[in-house]
Amino acid sequence: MIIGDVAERTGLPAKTIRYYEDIGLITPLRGDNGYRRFRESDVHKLAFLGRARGLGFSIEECRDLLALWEDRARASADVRAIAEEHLRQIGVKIAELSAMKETLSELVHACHGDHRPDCPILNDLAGGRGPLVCGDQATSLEGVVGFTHPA
Amino acid sequence: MIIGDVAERTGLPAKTIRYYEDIGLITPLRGDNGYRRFRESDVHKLAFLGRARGLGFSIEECRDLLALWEDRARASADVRAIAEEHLRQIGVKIAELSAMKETLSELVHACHGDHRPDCPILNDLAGGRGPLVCGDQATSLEGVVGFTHPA
DNA sequence: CTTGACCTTCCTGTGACTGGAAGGACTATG
DNA sequence: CATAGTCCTTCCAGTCACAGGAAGGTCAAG
Repeated sequence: MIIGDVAERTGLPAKTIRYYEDIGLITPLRGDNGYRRFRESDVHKLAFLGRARGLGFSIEECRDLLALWEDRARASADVRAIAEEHLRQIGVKIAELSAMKETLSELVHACHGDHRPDCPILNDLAGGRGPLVCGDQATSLEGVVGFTHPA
Repeated sequence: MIIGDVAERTGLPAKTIRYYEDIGLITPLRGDNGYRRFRESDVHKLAFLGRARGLGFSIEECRDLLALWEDRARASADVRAIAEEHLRQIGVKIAELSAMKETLSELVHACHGDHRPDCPILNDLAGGRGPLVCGDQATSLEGVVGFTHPA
């Protein structure tokens, strides 16, 4: 089975499959022509990775999960610990996004959205003051959540 | 005002401020010693950027918002359009994360999480099949031992 | 004069790929 | 057999929004 077939079967782009080999998640064989030759076990690993990535697990988490998957003697607690930590991170992100949504939603609602220049959204971003009306101020960005932006 | 003061006042790291100059979001002056010299207007722009980034706007969205902020004749509708689009994207992201959370939460609850190896989480990621009980083997024995984790 | 804190530029690395160029391999057709 | 087209290979660069660090200049205090 060559990479194109595997891509079709797993739904993963060929580029991604090569990348997963690069970083050591899979180790397909090679044919005499230099083409990668995938066993069924490789395809299953890739399908596993596709699902885990689809649930938002990072590559490193996937690596751990894959190792646990291959370890017949693993404790399910180890798997659950990874999943719970990931679940917690998802919760944090949802909370951050919800806070953003709330604030932004209020601002959008307050903005009449017509041809006139007055805009509560910009006023808020400017710190509650009008545009370019520069006086002294002590900015308070202390409370801003350090949000890592999604892809 | 030099970069350290600005960093303290805005809460933005000096690295970030330099980066914002690099990509043309701000254009501070320069002193005789080569140090950046920030006007109040620069500080206000940076505070604006900090808040906009805190609400999850991308750099390019920030660039647009900044341009609108400086345009006294802008229509508030233009600002609202950007905000609404961003709001929509946030909603999509929240929906995706919520779906992940839901699925993962079910799996975590189904997993007893003890020393035993049986794990619904891995079973699900494996596609409903058990671990490594995948049918065939390679026609060649070469590489069967495979799958060594690189550093 | 030395120390140490600050500033400068430049280069590299991050995560998880994606796009593209250059070139070899395979398949089908004339 | 030649050729066209599609697949495969490797390698390099780019993405986004910075962060880390090296090498070196500047400034105020002791």
